[in-house]
Amino acid sequence: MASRAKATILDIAREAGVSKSTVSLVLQGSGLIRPETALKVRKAIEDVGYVYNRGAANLRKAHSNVIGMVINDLTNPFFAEMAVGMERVFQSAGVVPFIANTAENPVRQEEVLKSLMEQGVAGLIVSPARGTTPGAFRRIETAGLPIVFTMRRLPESRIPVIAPDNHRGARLATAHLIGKGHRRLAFFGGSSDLVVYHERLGGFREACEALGIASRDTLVVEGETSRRGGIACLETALAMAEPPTAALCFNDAVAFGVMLALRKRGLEPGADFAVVGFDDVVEAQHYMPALTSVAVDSAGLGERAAHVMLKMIQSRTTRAEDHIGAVNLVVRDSCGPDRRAGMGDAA
Amino acid sequence: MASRAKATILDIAREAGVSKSTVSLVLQGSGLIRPETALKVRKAIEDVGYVYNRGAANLRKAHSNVIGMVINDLTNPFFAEMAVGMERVFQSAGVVPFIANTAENPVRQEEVLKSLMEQGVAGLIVSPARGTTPGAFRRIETAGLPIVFTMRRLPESRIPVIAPDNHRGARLATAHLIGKGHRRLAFFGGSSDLVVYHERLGGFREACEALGIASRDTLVVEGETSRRGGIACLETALAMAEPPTAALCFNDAVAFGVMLALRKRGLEPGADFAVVGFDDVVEAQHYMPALTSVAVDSAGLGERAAHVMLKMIQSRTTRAEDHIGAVNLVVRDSCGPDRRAGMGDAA
DNA sequence: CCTATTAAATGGAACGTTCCAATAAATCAA
DNA sequence: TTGATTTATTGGAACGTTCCATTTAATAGG
Repeated sequence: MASRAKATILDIAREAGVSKSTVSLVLQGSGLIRPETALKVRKAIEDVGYVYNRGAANLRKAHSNVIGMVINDLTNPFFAEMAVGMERVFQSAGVVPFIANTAENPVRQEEVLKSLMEQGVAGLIVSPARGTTPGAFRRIETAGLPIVFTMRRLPESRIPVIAPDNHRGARLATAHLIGKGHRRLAFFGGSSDLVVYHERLGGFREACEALGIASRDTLVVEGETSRRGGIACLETALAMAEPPTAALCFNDAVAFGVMLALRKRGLEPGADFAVVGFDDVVEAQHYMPALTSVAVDSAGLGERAAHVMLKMIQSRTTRAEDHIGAVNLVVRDSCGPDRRAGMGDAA
Repeated sequence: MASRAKATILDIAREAGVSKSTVSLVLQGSGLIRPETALKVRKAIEDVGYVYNRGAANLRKAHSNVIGMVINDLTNPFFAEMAVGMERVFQSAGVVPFIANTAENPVRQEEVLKSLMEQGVAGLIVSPARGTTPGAFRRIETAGLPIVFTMRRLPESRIPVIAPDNHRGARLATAHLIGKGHRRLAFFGGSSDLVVYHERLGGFREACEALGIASRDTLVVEGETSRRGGIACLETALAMAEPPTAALCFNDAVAFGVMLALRKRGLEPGADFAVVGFDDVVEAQHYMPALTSVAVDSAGLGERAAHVMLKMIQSRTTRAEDHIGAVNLVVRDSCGPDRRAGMGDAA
């Protein structure tokens, strides 16, 4: 059934008693070959255990059917959710996405991008690693390969971005906290080398300003975007002379860390200290207490990014509009009852 | 800087005033070329914006440096952790892993495997989707491509498997519950079309038998391996005449669901009903209450799988030993205090 | 029956690399 | 100086496809 050396279309041709061109045509589902011939060929393909060599084909055809998906942190469930959204649309377009993880490491990212390009992908969807240098994508751009960024953008780049409305989300969340009666607010986690950070922090600041919170009553603590980072942020904040009573966290992971640290201190999240997260990962609703968070529709963003990519490939362009996804605040228990009256607003 | 059509080694050769062979040699880092020539070539490579065409190269070379990693559920943090372990060892071996998600869908799995093979991967690490037919990997095997299974095995297959000691883990956990004084035990989640399920259930049964729990005092409820499945399992169990007082769950996701459902019923996990999970994902220790779970060292298993794969590729064989990873029970709060005395054992 | 048209199948060149065998240049032994 | 050896470089064939131009076979029109 399986000859040692791998079979090629010539082997199939010999087996089926036709020419290699005919086999090639069958492989591409051309309508030019007689159905009976096609059948004979297909049988031969099965018999010799043929596997198509896309590398050889691409040598002539140029366009492959794989697109690369480069993700900065696979362990963040947020990205997994986004990936699932993308896969849904790619699948129905006959495109196969290959995922590669950079683990937030620009060097690794470089390697991964190189490998993907060498492999001849048709396009790249990237959530850039922190600390990516501005020139990191120059090569890919000049090669004319379509790229779209998701979630994160690079400072000066002209590459299209698919991301949630970070500014608005942060503003909403902050206003909600202020509406609950909090007067000393903190922004926890993230670091200023991320554009997203500035967007979210900007929304936070804007809401404070608009609603009459003096900037000396706000506290900004940078930190890792992980549970650990959240724990550290809370420690820092509580060590202050007049600590905040509520915090907007850079993302849900940070928020989980903050809640953990509160508990460890004997404080109850929600009652003693309000916390709200960002991203609304699935865990958020299952936590104790359930986490109030800014929902960004990760799967939807993934789908959108995939669509944009398909369109770019199809129209062989390297330009596309940015897409800023709608966000909405999902109010749960982690920001507690009103400080004055009762009743929480629904999302 | 970038000519429109993509540059080939011939363009480089022309630019540098050498032959294509020389360029090829430089590309491979051969020591045969004079350093100054190499430098000149490298400059030309930069100038023309060259990107290596691995497809063309593989046409002659046979072995590529990418291996495919096929995962049944990317949203399960467990697999992400495993993936990270693999990446660590592959990176230092100069191998790039491409990850593809099958979303537990055998048809999708088929497509993904096909695509990966066509792409000319050097090997495949697979956690098979539920419902994978026994013959699904025949093609790949006869093609002589190395495969290793992780976590799951197929009923009759000779493909090497890297997995935790499910039987022992379940036995340990069950014995722990019995040691705490529980007499009516349940096994929650999973379904019998998974080999893992039988292994874990087997361990559960063996412990019960060995420690004098009659099988009429045990309850087995199949269900989805997710939070939702866990919720359903608990509902079913509590509807019984003499409900169990403790449960071993198929995995942590199920356990989280069970704890959630307990809370919803006004029962306190740990105090009113003991639950232990399986896998020990990072969330386990952060839950309220913290989840007792069987730690399987996912990253370690990933590393192991990667090592086995590298060895198979290197020795061009398609056979390898199975590896059963050590497990250990991490006791936390979700299985409560002893029903008789106090004091929990440390992990 | 011959020619024009359509349908089906085919040979050969090209794609971008690697690698072998061959050449050219430099160095060494005598 | 000559031949042998080493060091650098090179042309050409091969890898497995696709696609164009061509051939062959079948069908239709008159």
